[in-house]
Amino acid sequence: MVMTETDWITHTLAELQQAGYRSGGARTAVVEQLAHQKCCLTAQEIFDHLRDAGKTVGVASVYRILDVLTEMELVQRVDVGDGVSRFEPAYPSGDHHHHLICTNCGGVVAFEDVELERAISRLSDDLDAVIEGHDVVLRGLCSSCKPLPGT
Amino acid sequence: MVMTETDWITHTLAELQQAGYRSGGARTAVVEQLAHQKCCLTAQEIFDHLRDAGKTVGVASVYRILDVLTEMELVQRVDVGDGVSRFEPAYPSGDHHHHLICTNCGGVVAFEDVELERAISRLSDDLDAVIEGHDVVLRGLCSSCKPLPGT
DNA sequence: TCTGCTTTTGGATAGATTAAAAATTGCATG
DNA sequence: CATGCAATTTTTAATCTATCCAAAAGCAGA
Repeated sequence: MVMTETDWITHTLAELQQAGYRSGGARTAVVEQLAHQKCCLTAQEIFDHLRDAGKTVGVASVYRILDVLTEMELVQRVDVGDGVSRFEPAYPSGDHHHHLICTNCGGVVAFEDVELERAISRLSDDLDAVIEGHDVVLRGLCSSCKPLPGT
Repeated sequence: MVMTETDWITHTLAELQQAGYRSGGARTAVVEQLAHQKCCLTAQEIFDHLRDAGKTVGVASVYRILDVLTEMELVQRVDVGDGVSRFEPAYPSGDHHHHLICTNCGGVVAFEDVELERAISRLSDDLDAVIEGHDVVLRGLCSSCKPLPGT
């Protein structure tokens, strides 16, 4: 199933309402902004874009909303390690993925791996814990920055 | 091989020197403080402890030094997600582990898993990348906070 | 030991993020 | 459509972290 930008906005706003949240201007604005630029967005970037678009939304609101969305797994937080968190829409259809941060070019590469997920879910037994979520961040050289074989 | 606190201090300072770093008072003080309290330490905690001990070390130095140590993989940064980074000594003897953050009590549980590591190292092929390091953070309920079976 | 050069350090400073309090707005009800 | 309550938002201030710069300290050679 392919979900369009508009679908994601609708879906996200619906989820929020279902969770008991009211529809506030700031929240809608942030959700729309997130949908427009699928790539990893900084909280600050979202704030700037919104202001350029004429919508006055407090910085704190952006952060708070992103926090709620992350909590509900409607967006995914990508922590590159440069001290700034990035956020991107999370599409529901099992689109669970992680990221590789290139230590050379700073790029972010998304990937998913069944083995990895399996290993993690198996851990809940070993640890005698209830695992609710997980994050995996790899650091290294992406395919572009990787030294050529034989060089 | 078991490495004591003192060993770790010696080892770490040696590594630093070998990497071309000079021996400064601040750096030594931070390393010693880290060794003393093995558990996850906040940068602020380190700073406070040092000042209580009479050593005047600038906050900036603490952060700078922690950054260097993390870069050299002599300490491990533990990001609980509460906005504050914690640091703990990394012992070289394959003591590679990750953390489960309890969403209820906020506790940190360390664990290691061969399957997980294997899955990750396999990924370097699939991704056509050179993986230099990785972090895994699980979020959930630790064994103490986990609801009793049948309740 | 003295000198010169480089690294290290500490304070000030700026940016990112969060928390708390005050003001505003949305929603249900009459 | 007005009203009241509660959620939402903004403002403000605090905290965490990284960077800049001048001063101090370490290291090598004379």
